[in-house]
Amino acid sequence: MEFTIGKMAKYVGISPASIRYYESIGLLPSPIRTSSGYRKYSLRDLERVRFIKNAQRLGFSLSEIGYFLYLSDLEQKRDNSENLCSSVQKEVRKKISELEEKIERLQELKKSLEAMLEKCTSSTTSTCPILAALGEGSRAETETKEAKK
Amino acid sequence: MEFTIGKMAKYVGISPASIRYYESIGLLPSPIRTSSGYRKYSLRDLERVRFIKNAQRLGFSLSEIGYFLYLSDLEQKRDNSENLCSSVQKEVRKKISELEEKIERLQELKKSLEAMLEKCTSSTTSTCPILAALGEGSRAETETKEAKK
DNA sequence: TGTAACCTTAAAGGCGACTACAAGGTCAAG
DNA sequence: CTTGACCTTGTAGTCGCCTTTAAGGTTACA
Repeated sequence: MEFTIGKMAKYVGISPASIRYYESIGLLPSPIRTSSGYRKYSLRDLERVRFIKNAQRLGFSLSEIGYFLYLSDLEQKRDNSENLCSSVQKEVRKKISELEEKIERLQELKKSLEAMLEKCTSSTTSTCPILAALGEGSRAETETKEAKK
Repeated sequence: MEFTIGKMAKYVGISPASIRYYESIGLLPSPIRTSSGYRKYSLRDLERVRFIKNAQRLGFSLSEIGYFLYLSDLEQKRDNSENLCSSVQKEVRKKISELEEKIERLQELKKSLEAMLEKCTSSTTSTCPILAALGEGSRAETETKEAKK
């Protein structure tokens, strides 16, 4: 089963240009070519691209994905699957805690915005209280410490 | 009370280059200059920059911030503060629902990753189950819809 | 045989929000 | 009067992940 770049792309749901891009940054090996120079991909290649797409959907960057692929390519050669597995786990745990941080931050932002809305609907000031809140500054900084040089 | 660009920057906690950048994209008006060409800022300007920074911390993009500033500049001229306030509220609500979407998405990603970890710690396969899971494909797509253009 | 729909490469563009650099002018202190 | 820390402009570079364009070669089909 062999594919041109266009078919691969369609199967995985990305553009041929993306596939060439993955190749250019080393995520995909240079495939064999037809006599006229067309890239020829195997099912293995298709799966590799699918792997990239899946991992990307899970929030991994291409360089993190590159690390996964590097690890699993290592596995092919010498068998250190124990080591491999723990490296992968470590990476996944790291990503999970990154996600937790992001989630928390976004929840805080949401809370702040909701508080501002609340203020706004319950007020009758002439100026918009949201804009006022946004403008509010740590005005102190202007004259407190920071006598500055 | 007047400031050079460097003092403004220090007070707000950003770089002079950022301030020039804000000016270049129209978020800040061109300030008056000293006889030698130095930018000279007022307290109003300082507050405007502070506004930008605060809004940014709350997750607004510079173009959204530009819209806020446009609205509040309008308020200065003719008084349509009612209209203004509801426009601002609308924007804030939009941002809140964007945040909710993002949060949900990240929580789903987190769940998927946790499920993968779970599988990994409870398995004794030779190949890493996480990598296997990532490689798994919606193989069906290979032949379904997407006649495309 | 014509032509549409592929494929090739290299290079440039785009987003967002800057940062860095070069080459020079100005200002305050010692 | 000299230093060093500011300021000016313009241009280019950064990051991640592509997309677009240009200029051409190949293949499948009617």
